Amino acid sequence: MEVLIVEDDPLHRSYLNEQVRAALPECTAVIEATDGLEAEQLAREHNSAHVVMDLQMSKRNGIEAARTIWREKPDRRILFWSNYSDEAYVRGVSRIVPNGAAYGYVLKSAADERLKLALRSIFIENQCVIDNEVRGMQQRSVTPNIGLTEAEYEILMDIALGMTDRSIAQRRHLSLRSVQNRLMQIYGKLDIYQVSGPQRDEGTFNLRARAVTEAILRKLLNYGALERAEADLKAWLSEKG
Amino acid sequence: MEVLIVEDDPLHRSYLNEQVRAALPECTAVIEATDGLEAEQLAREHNSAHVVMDLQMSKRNGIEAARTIWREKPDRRILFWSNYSDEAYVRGVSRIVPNGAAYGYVLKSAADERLKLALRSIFIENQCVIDNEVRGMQQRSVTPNIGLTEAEYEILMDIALGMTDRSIAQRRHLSLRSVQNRLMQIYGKLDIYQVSGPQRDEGTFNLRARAVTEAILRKLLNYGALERAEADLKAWLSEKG
DNA sequence: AAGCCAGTTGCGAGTTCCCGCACATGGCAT
DNA sequence: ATGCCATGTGCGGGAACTCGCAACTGGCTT
Repeated sequence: MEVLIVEDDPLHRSYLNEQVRAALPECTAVIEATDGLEAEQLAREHNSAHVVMDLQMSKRNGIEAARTIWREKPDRRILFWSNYSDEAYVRGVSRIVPNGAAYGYVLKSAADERLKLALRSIFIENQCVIDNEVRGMQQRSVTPNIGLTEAEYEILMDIALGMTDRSIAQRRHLSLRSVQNRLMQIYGKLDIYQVSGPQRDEGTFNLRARAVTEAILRKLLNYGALERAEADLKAWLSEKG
Repeated sequence: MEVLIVEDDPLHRSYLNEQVRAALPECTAVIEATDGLEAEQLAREHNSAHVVMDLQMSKRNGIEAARTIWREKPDRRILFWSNYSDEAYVRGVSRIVPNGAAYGYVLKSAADERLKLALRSIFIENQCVIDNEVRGMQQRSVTPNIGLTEAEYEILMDIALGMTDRSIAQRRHLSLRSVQNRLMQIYGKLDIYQVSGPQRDEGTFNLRARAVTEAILRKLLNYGALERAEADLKAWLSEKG
């Protein structure tokens, strides 16, 4: 068995290496990559290797790397090892994991034992392991009237990218009015109205821009998510002509 | 001499501890804090301690912590040790450093030797040490017609927070029209126009929202900066009634 | 079949935003 | 003093945004 470690921080990388070797004595080789791009390359070369990787990396982040790795070989097992349980990450991961694939999500703050256990569960037992904290977040995010639906999340990204209502309508195949309805729902769920409620300052906030900030402050959106969305948008723009 | 280490990642913290002891044999005590809040407390207790800290922390980030530490004792020496050289960080730091205070900014990717040298330069020689990469960024950011002026940066934050032109005008003591002028300059410097230029898609972008995304993608803005700006805004709102 | 509900769409009004044009103000050099 | 340039301001119009009201769809129950 081979394991591919993807992590840009040298200290964390060597720690991971150590833990992998300790937890998986049956492992014959440990390969290391320092960013997502390198990871994609090495994953191609080591076709049967399992992967454990960080989400936040410079050159190509963990989600993008995982997407291409899974696209080429959907049964590969990947353990995500991240600092945070931001909704942006969790949504990002769960929207790319192939049907039936085994994967894991463990926080860096977890104890050594937890990491080792997760490594064995996923790579040996072929079982999903999601950190409690992450699962809790995921649960909350799908609660009706609180969490955003996938459709709403999509629109949220679009306004975060700075698209107009009209271009969003075009991109998502909706009427202008429907886009605006979705926006109002997003504003409601994000409590944008309430902020200007108590005061007499009905006019202090631009709802559209405020929604984006609110989403970022709540970690629904983050740099990586925007980066990905921007790439998708560019692709769509160019194929539209 | 005492040194206060502030760093939330355990691996990095112990590494820092090691490096400090090696670089500064004259150091009598090394104190450790795991977040900004704890740092402020410990800094008060150890009144003569120098500080070396990370910028990105959960409870209170490095910039906020540094701001209160310096407010209480402006001649304290602080070495910032960060993963990134984002413009948001650099601007954040340089706007809080007291006149004439000695400080440093070293990237985590720097070699051990560089870190040790910086520690000695700042804490012993009382000299500023700014990483080359950081200085380069700083240089670019003040170049006219490319970097944003402090005034423009301020307005950029305001629209990122979702304020309307009118409330910005009120907050910054400008006329509505002046705010809009500033916005146009910001759009220009951020190349917002050019994006929609080549295509016939004159109407695909909402300039205001687009400017925020562009700023985030360029790392002019990040989570920490928004968080701080949001706190400032709340303070302003409440004192306005 | 009748009724209900969520999601979609059109219309219209009031507001905000983007920005060209024109004018005032205030350093700063000639 | 004169001219220049950067910045602040007012006016006005076209576009975009927010959103109440109303009608229409398709899927669901009773």
